[in-house]
Amino acid sequence: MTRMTNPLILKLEQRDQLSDAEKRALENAVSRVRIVEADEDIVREGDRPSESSLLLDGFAVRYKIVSNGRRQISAIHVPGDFIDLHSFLLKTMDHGVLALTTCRIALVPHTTLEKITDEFPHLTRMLWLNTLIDGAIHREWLTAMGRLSATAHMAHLICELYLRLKMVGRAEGDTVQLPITQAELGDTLGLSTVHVNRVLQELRKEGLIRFQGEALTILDWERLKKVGEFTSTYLSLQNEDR
Amino acid sequence: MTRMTNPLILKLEQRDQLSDAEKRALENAVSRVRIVEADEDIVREGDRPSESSLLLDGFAVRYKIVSNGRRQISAIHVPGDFIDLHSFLLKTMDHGVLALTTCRIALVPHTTLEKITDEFPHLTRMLWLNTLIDGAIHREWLTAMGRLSATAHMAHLICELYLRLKMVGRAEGDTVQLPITQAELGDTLGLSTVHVNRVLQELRKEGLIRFQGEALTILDWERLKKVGEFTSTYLSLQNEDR
DNA sequence: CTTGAGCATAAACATATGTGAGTGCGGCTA
DNA sequence: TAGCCGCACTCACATATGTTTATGCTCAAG
Repeated sequence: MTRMTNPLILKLEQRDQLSDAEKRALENAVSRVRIVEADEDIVREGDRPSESSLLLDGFAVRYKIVSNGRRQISAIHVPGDFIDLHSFLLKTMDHGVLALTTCRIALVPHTTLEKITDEFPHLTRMLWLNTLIDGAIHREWLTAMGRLSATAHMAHLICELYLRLKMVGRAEGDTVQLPITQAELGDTLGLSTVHVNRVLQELRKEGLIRFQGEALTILDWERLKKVGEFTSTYLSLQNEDR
Repeated sequence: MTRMTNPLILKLEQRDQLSDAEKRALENAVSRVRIVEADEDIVREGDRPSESSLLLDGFAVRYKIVSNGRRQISAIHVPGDFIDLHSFLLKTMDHGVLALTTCRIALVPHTTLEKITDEFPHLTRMLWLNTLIDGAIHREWLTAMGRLSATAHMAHLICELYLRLKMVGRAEGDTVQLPITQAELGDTLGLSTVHVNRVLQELRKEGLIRFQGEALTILDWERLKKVGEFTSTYLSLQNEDR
């Protein structure tokens, strides 16, 4: 079980120290592990889960469908992300979560989470923090969507995903595996597939990235950051007493 | 002090019951009350507050400025909102908060919040819930921004603000006081001021709303909801054990 | 009463991004 | 090996929304 919950512990420990008891509590919180195939829903809108899903391996997105059939993706999840920790308190899912690739998922019962909040105040704060960072990412996306050009928005997203993957040990040098289609990127950025294609080509032509197959390589981090007006403070990468 | 923290308690009690001890803990958490004038910052980007601000009266927005000077508003806060509760754990503000009107603000020291998390697990969950609802609102805004037309997006925002104000007792029948300019609405929706004007006129012409001065009246709730594809689940208005 | 600031409104025009309808490639699957 | 499907990519054209500039209202300050 230790190996399995690693990515989350890895993430949390970059923000504050965890005691052995806390790590054990997290590891023991997992009731079972589930595999979800690509293109299957992990949770559906309207569900009232009794367990939260911790993504051990694979990629998943939170999404919502609007009336004309269009889709908006409001979060991209990478290994180590506690996909729907919020359902512990929100109760009813107001959006679905879809597996982009085969996903290995650890399930943590809400009753166990409740016990953690009763017995481990500091660990509770760390889990709370985890959801707060999700919120910070949402705000950042909102800003990028509302006030940046499509190109800048894309650059911003790439910077973020690169750092988040790196943080959980999924970067090999300047490249990460990003198994996400241009249509899915469009649903994330609020753009059409065609425009996503235009924008990616621009970033490539500018020598900022390479993106072949699923391998995304950052060719010029500094300029990419500048184009995307990216600063990483919202990801709370600092280690602090919390 | 009781009267002052009322709007938050009012809000929380619509989601779950609070014990007397919990209410007292909340009331005693306030170290002092501060007045911030309209157009002044309550917190600035980069700040590391040692207290969180609970809005007792007035309107405030969270915002971020991007390079070309444009602004994106990522949250509109109404009385009862815990404006920057997240700074308790996030530590560094990645955005600013601006008072739209004169604001009366209760300050809660982070040390007190820490004590609450140590001693009142259920109250902690309720505060956590509060930040989770902020996150849910962000996701909803993201969807509206990315995939709805400007008109639908505006209708959606109006539905949300109406309900949130009603929830804290700030609606008189079908009308609420909304002291927010069209430029500010633009910064919220990611639109230009000119287009905000067009869109508001359309909603008026359709007989959905009246908006004169600061008084916003809902003329046809059902149709407004439909135009904005609004459903209120994300606001977690249900009372549940949490 | 002026004056001026801030705001809503307007019209003409500009453009970033969307739409629709394809092509072609690589990798499954039969 | 053939056929098909998903996906990246293209082009021509459409349009929602942005930009610029200006007008007139309202209200507070003098």
